[in-house]
Amino acid sequence: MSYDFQAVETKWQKIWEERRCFEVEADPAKLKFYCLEMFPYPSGALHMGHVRNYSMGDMLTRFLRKKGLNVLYPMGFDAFGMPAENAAIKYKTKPHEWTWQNIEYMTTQLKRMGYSYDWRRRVESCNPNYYRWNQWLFLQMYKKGLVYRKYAPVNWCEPCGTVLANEQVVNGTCWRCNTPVVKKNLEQWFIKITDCAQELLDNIDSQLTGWPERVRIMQRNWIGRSEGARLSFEVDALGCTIEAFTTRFDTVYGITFIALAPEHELVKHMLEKLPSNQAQEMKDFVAKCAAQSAIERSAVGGEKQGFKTPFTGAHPVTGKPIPIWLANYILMDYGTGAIMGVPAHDQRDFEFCRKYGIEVIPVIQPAEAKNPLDGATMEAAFEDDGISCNSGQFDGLPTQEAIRKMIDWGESQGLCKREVNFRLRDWLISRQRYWGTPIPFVHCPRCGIVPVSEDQLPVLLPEDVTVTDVGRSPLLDMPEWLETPCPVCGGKAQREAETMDTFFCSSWYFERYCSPDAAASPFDPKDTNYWMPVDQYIGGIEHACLHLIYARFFTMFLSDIGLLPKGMREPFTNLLTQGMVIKDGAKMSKSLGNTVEPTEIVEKYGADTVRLFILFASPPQNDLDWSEQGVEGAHRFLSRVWRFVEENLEDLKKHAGEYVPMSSLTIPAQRDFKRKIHSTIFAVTRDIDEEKQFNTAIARLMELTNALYSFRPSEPADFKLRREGVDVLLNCLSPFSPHIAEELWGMLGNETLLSIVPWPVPEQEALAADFVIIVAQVNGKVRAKLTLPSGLNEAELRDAVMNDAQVKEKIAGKEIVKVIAVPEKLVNVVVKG
RNA sequence: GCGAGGGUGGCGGAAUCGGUAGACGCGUCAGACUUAGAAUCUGGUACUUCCAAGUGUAGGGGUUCAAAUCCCCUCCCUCGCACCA
Repeated sequence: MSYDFQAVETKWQKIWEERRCFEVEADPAKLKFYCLEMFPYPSGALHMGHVRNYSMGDMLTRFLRKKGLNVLYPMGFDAFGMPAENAAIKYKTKPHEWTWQNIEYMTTQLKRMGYSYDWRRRVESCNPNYYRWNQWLFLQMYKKGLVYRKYAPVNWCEPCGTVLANEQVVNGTCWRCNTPVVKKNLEQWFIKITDCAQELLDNIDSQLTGWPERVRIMQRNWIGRSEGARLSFEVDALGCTIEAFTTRFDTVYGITFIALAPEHELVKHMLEKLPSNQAQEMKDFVAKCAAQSAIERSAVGGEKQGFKTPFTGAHPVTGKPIPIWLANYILMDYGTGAIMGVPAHDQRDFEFCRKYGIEVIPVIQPAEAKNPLDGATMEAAFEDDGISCNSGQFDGLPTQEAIRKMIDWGESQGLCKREVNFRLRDWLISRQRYWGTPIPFVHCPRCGIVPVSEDQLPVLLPEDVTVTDVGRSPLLDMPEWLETPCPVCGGKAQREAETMDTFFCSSWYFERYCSPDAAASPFDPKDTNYWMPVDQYIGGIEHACLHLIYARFFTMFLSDIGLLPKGMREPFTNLLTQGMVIKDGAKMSKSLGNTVEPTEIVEKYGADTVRLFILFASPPQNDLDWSEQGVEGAHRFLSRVWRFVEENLEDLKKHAGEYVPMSSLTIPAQRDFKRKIHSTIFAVTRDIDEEKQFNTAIARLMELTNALYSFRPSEPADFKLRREGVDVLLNCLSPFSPHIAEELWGMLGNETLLSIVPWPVPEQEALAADFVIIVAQVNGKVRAKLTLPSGLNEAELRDAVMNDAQVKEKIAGKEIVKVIAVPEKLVNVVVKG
């Protein structure tokens, strides 16, 4: 009987399902482990990136289950989003139908891979029983004051026909379609994630120690905390003040201009005060800036453009009038949208001033300067620390001290106020799309924008729609859905037709997995108290500043409103970010046409082979080069395992359970083989559990297989040992390639499923070596290798090596300076002459 | 520019504490089996070299009995951030 992987795999998948092997329940008597993978978008079919992600999770899950943990391992679908709308147009179907078809198909694909999910817990975010809780949670946030509407310049992607959150703008382009985003002034829904900015930052250090350093740094930068002060300039002509934030209050004496973002609200007031020709010029400038793309506006070294207004503001300390400019490099959405311009100590301000001939006044001198800085001749801003000058009573202070003392003084004089600013912005949550969670609000001409009452949830998304034109939500053309009585006054009102960012759905799906059927709340705290937090999360690095920030915010919110325990502030204890799957030097992607379809490769080699290859070819974090030859290698290995068991089946069956302890083995070959078996257990366990280095774990199984083939049994103990070796091999192989392991295990006459057989524990005595190879070095160069009994002390080692013929020859006639002996490892003889 | 992580055979990658560099696999070469092929098996495979020996972990320097590993300098690659005041 040859290795018929198709038959074997379908057989065991059916048995596991029938026997409900992977269904779990919360059980406080058992130690839990929650293994989570980023759930896929149901795009139509699994890709190799999914296969890699889920093969890691399943291997880990199967391993931990065998180690006796109660493991929650669920799967679901992140089912709302744009592609469904595009597909609906292309294939003349409905987003709802297309999505559900894909969900069902991809579920069969996942099952075909043999992943051990508890399928009863499948969650689909487009299912009303899920998204109703999106709406409910949104209302809870609203009640907490975390939801607000704001008219603001927002990121707009034209092809997607919708706004984007800051996190979804990558290098000035849309994260999904790479089109440069433009700014549009719109009134939009926001969630105040900035309320948690400090905690999101603090917890990175205190709680996210199980995350890759890379992701922690990315989040730290994204949140971007800076400490400084806010100061204001009186603008008499307008009867108001301009506020600005600075981290360098020590440079106030160097202010030579004030600059506002072209979108600054004061611009309106200025226009009103200006004669029409001047006003027109200013409007033109503002329009020009608005037309610049985000990339042009925000590129370092990009051309700085300004417009000098006829207004001035009073210097907060000296009272001198300072000219007010509009400048394209001032960002409206950071700080106050206005800055104090200090060209001598800020490179951007410097470039601006040189271009427009504004004065440059140094107020800091480098500590060991030969020639002091001169505002007229300096060629670049001096941004380092130095010694204050031209700063009145603060002259002579080093920068850090100057910052502290000047802010202290400024605060005491009422000139400034300490302030912390974050780069993180509030989360723009609304989307002008159809296929998403309807935002549960109603626009009433009398009562304004009012929430739908909770007992009216869910606000169902109509499923029977025709999407005709990307860019206009069909909801807008459905009066029967749109028109609704106002929840407050009962009068005629209209539903909010915008939907939620799909990242809202993915911010709490892992809690829903804990109680997928909860009907009275998003999840049952009884379940989440047991299962949460997630012990191991696995997914792509691309979510470092998207999903992984939103989900953290949600957890803090859920904890605040008491759905999660007070102390549970972080959802993911350990994070593994897997590398990409590469083929022909580039990431596998449809657009490059270099994809390999999992289904095809599974048909050709089997799921066990694909899983094994994908875990063996590269360490988890690295990119993985797809190689069909590598897949064949993995297949060859599994066939070798199969053949070994099959060819020796009758004999192996005779020795079930007859393990011989190390203590009763005397023949060196037996002792070596026994040691190989147990050191394999030891190393594989450590590689998976501690090192998360699955490729080397597999290498060790290959070594054990090679050892099984070269071990030639002759006497009874040999045969017993061989059976033990096979048992260990199959047991350790089963998390990686579970079907073949299960089949061979059954062929050996076992009744119990290997999937639930405990993971082997190495026999301590079988790990210790009888003999070790001692390297004999002369002056650090290897001259001989001696096989010596294990456990020799330094003196014994030294004697053994010094008496070795080869060593003797090498050191003959030379003066011995020193001999270093490292037990169990080496002896180095240092000689002179 | 700033920040992080890297650079080891033809390739993917091994190498717990500083202690045999190249585990395991791919590829490749030679042989066995075969009418032939496929499959399988055996052996070789860092470089120079007949051997002996020497040289080798991006390059240069240092610490050490001993360095892929620690320190300094240089080069290169990948990733992230990038007018954040």
